[in-house]
Amino acid sequence: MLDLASYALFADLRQEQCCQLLDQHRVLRFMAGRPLLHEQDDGQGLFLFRQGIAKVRSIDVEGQEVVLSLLGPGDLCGEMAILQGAPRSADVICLTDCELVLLRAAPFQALLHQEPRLALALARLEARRLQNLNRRFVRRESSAAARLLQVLEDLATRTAPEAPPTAPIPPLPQRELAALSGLARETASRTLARLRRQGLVEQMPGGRLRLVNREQRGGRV
Amino acid sequence: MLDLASYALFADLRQEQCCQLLDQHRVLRFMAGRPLLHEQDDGQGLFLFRQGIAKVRSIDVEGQEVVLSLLGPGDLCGEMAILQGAPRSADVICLTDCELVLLRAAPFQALLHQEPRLALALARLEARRLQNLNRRFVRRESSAAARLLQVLEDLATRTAPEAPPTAPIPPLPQRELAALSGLARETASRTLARLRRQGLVEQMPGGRLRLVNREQRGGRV
DNA sequence: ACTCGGCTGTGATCAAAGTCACAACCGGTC
DNA sequence: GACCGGTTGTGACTTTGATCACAGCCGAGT
Repeated sequence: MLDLASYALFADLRQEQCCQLLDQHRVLRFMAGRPLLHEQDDGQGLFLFRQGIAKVRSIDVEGQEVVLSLLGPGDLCGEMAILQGAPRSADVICLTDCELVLLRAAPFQALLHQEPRLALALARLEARRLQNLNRRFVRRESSAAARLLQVLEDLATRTAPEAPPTAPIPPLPQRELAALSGLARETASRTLARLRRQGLVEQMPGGRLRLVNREQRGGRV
Repeated sequence: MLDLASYALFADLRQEQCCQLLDQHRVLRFMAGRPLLHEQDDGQGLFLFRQGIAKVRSIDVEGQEVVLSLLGPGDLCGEMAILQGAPRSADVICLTDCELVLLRAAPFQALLHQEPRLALALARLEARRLQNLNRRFVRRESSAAARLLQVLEDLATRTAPEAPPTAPIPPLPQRELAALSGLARETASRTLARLRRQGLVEQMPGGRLRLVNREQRGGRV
């Protein structure tokens, strides 16, 4: 039996309610680069991440990709569409190979209406996302280096929620790192080179990057 | 008796539940420039806007103000602290004179736990905020002009939710407009001048600004 | 009427990052 | 091994908006 307990959203539910949610669930696998949800898509369902990381992104008026957030094990997505009955507001694209569980919308919706603890947990989840985005918004103003470091830290903690932010990061092309931090590819390359020279980031075998926690980096840069 | 029906959050509640919420409520007035909530503040309560607009802002590492969102009639704030039991995550500062209703946290919290419709409405509210911020995030990348126009439109609709985005905007100093759009004051001034020359914005008596809807502006910058 | 403080407009300069261009490289595959 | 596409590093130049500086203005207070 699949285990929902590792998802904060379902922590307060009784065993039997979890079963209800798991009715007709499916386990899905996507390869890196695959879109998980499409903007405009109106298929509904709740996606629970078990493995891998993905980006939530939208396309701006000039056709540029803007990355809104990252998702990793323990996260979920698709709840917005269910909540609002509206079509998707953004795309979700896998950055690495992903494994996730798809719950059907109907039982989730039903349970939302009869179990305040679930609805409340969902409200808390959304609030937390909002705060994360707020923080991101604040950092957005700062230098290329700060933005890149922020992204690397985010990648590390999303990949392994319990590990320290110095955990190694899955190998992503610079193009992707640049998109995640909202920089030009060349800028990301140069900045990364500088961070390596400064010893803030190190290259691991297989091209993996790792943040170096030199004296907690003192909030520098 | 105060009327909660104009707040989407409470639309599904029964009369008697509203009364419960209104127990010991207070009506507060703040002058433009006054802080409504302080970051770190841990006093709790739910603030409902009746009049005026305010900005939600945070201060970044370099001491720069970053404006996260605007609040106006029909909006509310303070729900994050109640939801998470955490201290405030941002400041809220009045841009114009404001009138609002302060509900006590306790009855709200109690009702959240027993009325799924309320908890669900709150989740929806947070989701909507998230989407708004997402949109903001996307625009953030664009030019000074686009950002400023965005802010003006936002101000217009927050001031008068039902009015078109071409409604006149309360007179704010350029310093404020600049902060709202994340620009330097001088850049805001120059950009505004250009927009006026292009006929996209017009000056009304009393220094009020108004967006001009020339052929829906065709999404133009 | 005078002054003083905050607001506004605008020029000059500067810095950061975007853009363009290209060379080197790496990992497949034929 | 030769070729190819996608990736990486880096130099040269451009663009945008921030910063500095200052002058004119308006309104409040004395």
